[in-house]
Amino acid sequence: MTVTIEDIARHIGVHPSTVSRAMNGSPRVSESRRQQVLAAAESLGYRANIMSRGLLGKRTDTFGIIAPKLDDLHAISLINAQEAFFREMGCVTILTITNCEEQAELKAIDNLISRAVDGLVMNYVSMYASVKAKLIECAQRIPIVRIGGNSQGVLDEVDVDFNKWSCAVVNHLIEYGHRRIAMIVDSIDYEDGEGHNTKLAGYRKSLSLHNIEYNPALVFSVHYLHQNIKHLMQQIMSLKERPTAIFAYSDDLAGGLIKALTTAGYKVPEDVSVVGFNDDWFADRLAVSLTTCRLPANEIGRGAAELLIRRRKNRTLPPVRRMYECQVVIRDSTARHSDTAG
Amino acid sequence: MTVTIEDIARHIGVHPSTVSRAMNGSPRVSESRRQQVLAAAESLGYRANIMSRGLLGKRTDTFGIIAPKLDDLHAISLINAQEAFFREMGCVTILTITNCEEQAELKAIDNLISRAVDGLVMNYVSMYASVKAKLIECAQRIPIVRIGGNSQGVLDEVDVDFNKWSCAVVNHLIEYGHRRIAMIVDSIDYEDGEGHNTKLAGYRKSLSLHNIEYNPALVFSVHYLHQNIKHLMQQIMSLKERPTAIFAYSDDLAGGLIKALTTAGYKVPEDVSVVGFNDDWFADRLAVSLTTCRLPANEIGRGAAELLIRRRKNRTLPPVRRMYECQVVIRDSTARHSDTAG
DNA sequence: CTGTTAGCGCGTTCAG
DNA sequence: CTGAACGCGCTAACAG
Repeated sequence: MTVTIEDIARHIGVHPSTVSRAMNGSPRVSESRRQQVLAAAESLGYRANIMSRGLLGKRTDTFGIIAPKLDDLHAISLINAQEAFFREMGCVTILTITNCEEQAELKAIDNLISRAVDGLVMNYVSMYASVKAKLIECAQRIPIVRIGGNSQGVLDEVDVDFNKWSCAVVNHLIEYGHRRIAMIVDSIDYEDGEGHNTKLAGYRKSLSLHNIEYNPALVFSVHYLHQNIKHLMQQIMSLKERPTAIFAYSDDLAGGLIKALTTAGYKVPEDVSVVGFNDDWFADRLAVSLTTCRLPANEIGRGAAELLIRRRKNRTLPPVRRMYECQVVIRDSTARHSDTAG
Repeated sequence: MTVTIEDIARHIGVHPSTVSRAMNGSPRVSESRRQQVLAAAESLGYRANIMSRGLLGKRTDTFGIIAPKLDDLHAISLINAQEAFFREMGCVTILTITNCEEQAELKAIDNLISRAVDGLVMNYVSMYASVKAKLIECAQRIPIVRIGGNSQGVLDEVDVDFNKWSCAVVNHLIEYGHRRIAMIVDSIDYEDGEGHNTKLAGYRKSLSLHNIEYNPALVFSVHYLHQNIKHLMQQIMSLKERPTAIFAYSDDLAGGLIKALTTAGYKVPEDVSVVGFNDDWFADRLAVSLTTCRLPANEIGRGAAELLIRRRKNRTLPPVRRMYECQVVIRDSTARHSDTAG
């Protein structure tokens, strides 16, 4: 059934270990033997059993990707870029989705390790301290790269300064004359329990820079899995002090919000400006093209995968932390407050 | 480093095989021993090495997903549904993307098998005979489910009648008074070399039903990877006999097309009607909400995964072929031809 | 009920 | 340059 190293050894009348050496490019095999072995392997349709390789602690050319979800374009872009890079390197990807659940994340890490992956990339892990600790512990066994998080130089990391870019987005709104700006945050905010590098922090920073008082009543927390956008929209628009602009933590959410708003008879941006985050590919195709902040998702994902491969080669490199820049993209979903009826 | 079955055996002073039995729920272990073993495993942080399990030909609780691409929402929906189902069953997913390349597909199958997956699902494989043959061969070793393809009762399959639903979409256009209808087909059409179950076949069928002559000059073949939508749009709109409606094989493409059309100054649907296929979630949020055909992507993906798990349980079941129904969804991107300037 | 032995496929010692 | 033997972690058959 399965053709093994032994089959091909028998086929050409040598010992299995000779075959093994030939396949692995050992110098202690005559070139003619090697060719003979390779030919036989080819003709018999031999394919190395990765299980046994893994059992021996050798490379499996398998990488693990842990991601929070698979129903948002930004997460998908990252996975896409990572998978593509691994594939280009001749490697295979094991994908694990965790829904940001602590137990799922912990289990995923163990699981991947027990599958002898050559390394793993953790995409926007949630902020659980247990997960962070486990990652740091496991990083001694296998290469680990994390996206979104700050371990202070312990882990290889790739990140974006959400604080800075979120601030930039809100700056844009304020420059447009808005002062009552609602914000929708993800109830599971990533990493950094102290909240330094979060979109909310950037929002507050921008307000503070412009001497606008922070009003918690304007901040809405949403769990991405259970978001009822229509209800959220109603909550926001029925505030006594109705905001003139809304900053949604993702384009996905912003798109849904615009849809809900227009369905309810509001006009964007005339009645209310809306900004998103990510610049997912549909952002400029929406009914109202979206003002947002462009994250270089492809570069980020690829960068993470690259870092992993690099560390697989050399385990002794000092940890690196690579930051990516973003860009505010102004489109039709925001307008000057003076221009509006507001 | 790694805690093995032997560590826990030594820890409580029994033989490793006893530990193995306890873990696997063998009846030939005293309940007290089992509890003792389980407790020790827990406390030592034991996690079964899946490599060795695989080497023994046992279940690995790992499933392979082979998919053509990861940058189109429909493909992603399928993967999402499959991964979620496998995860619910306590299993892990190995994802392989092939870009519809023959060698990549063949290699992916071998690769997954050498990783001892418990089964694999092939999403919309391309039509290469070699791949089909290999799938049929491998189906004797491990459970395989295919989406989109017809092996005449040899493989487990899940599919949609593209011919039928594509015809329904074109019927809608014709009922709206269109007679010059362009079609954009995927240059890599899935499976079925004879072209029975393709969107193009449905298009031709509808024309034929309405006594409209088929005009090959109205059919444009696009490779999803290299699509230059603007150029394609220009090609179509500069035809001497300009079509009054365009049927694009996917919502993704239709969205891009609408964007290109409006950018170039054309109005949709006034100047030209556009329909897509799939009803991806953004279809009703586009600048012009999209008339399309809704595929139950989630049910399809889940159904495939379910079938796989089912077959893992019982290898002797006769192959099944499960078809899913679609639904034409009429929105704003199509208008009656008599209503337009024509 | 539990210990012993053998072996899954491969890579890496050691001998020759 | 090549063959023989051992072991990765685990399960299954066979003893006791």
